Amino acid sequence: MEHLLNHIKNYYQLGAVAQHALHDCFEKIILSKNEYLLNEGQVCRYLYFLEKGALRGFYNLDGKEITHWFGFEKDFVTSFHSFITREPAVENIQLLESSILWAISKETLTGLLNQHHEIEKLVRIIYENYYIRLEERFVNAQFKTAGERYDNLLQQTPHILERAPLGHIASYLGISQETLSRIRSRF
Amino acid sequence: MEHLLNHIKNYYQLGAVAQHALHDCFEKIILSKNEYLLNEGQVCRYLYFLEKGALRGFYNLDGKEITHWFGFEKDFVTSFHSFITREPAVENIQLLESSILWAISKETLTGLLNQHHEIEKLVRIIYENYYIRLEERFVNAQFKTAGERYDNLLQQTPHILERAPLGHIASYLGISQETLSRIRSRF
DNA sequence: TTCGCTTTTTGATAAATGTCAAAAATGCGG
DNA sequence: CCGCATTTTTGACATTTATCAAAAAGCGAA
Repeated sequence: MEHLLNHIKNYYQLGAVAQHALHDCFEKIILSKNEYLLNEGQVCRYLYFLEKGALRGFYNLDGKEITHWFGFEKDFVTSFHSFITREPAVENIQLLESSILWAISKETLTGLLNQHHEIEKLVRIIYENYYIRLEERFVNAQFKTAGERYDNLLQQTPHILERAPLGHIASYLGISQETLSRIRSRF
Repeated sequence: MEHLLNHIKNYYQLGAVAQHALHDCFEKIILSKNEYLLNEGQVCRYLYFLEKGALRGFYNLDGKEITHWFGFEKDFVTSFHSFITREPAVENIQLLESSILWAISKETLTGLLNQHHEIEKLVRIIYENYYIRLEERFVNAQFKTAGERYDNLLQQTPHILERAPLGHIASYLGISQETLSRIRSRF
């Protein structure tokens, strides 16, 4: 829990009251490798903070698993579309490693947002940051070659390479596993 | 201005006080076709609401213009990364049609966000919506073929086809203009 | 250590898309 | 209505990436 409270200071420094309120609303969850945090078709009712571990979001397309994001330490994770709209998720969230997470339900979060302007502000600022991250990924996906995307990964998030199998990383980069393997050997 | 106030009701219904505050903080701007709202290298200090007209965001890559988004009636537009971080923008924003916009500066908006929890909530909710839109575009960009992306455009935002030249649309879809032309003739 | 399973690499080929050049179509200003 | 500039299409070819199949490498459990 200290990890979470400490991390959000990077976005916005809450006062003591809001901080305590937040503290009381998260529940600790421990899951082991390969377990699922969410299955497609379910509504994702929780927002999670990943204290320790790793996971991935993926969906099925023509019988193949498409990993479209990873989560690591200090990431907030959820099936965002489902969490916001309360519609069934199209994706699965699966643990890549045994992990420690903190969960807050949509209803509880909504309550906090209504009661504490500061928490509303915090979340607004976090959204800004996540939006910018997604914009970068979008531009990469649309306008860079496979090799450039891999180089980018090497530079910006090299830890992914050490913690996820190549098959997952390939679809994360939007390329086939064979192509990724060839890019890595650079011939 | 009524357009703006009316539009935001779709996200969150402000009380009278917050609504008046918001009303007083936007400034009307009229620009004609081909003018620039922003040039790359400038810090984008304003958030705009597009009441009437059309525009595009584009940047230069190897001497080519890459249009990566369009704005139309009822869209909020800005160079988001620059607006949030106050760093120089890498993109240009150019009018595709003569347009009516309403502008609010970063400083003024920050003041509104601090003074009115309701406006903070409104903006948080708008961000959620725009985030989900971007997620959809990202998944399209990364995991769909050129033809599928075009079909998607036809279904979801066909107005773009009538209001932007094909060259812009091609880069918006992440394909060359020639390929787009061939997709349209479906051979 | 060895077996069996999973992951990664390699090879051959096919499909999708890009590039360059030029022709055709479009549309605006006079 | 014409002429010119811009936009769109077409053609030939190159490049990138995907696909399918199989071999090699890695790795955990007995």
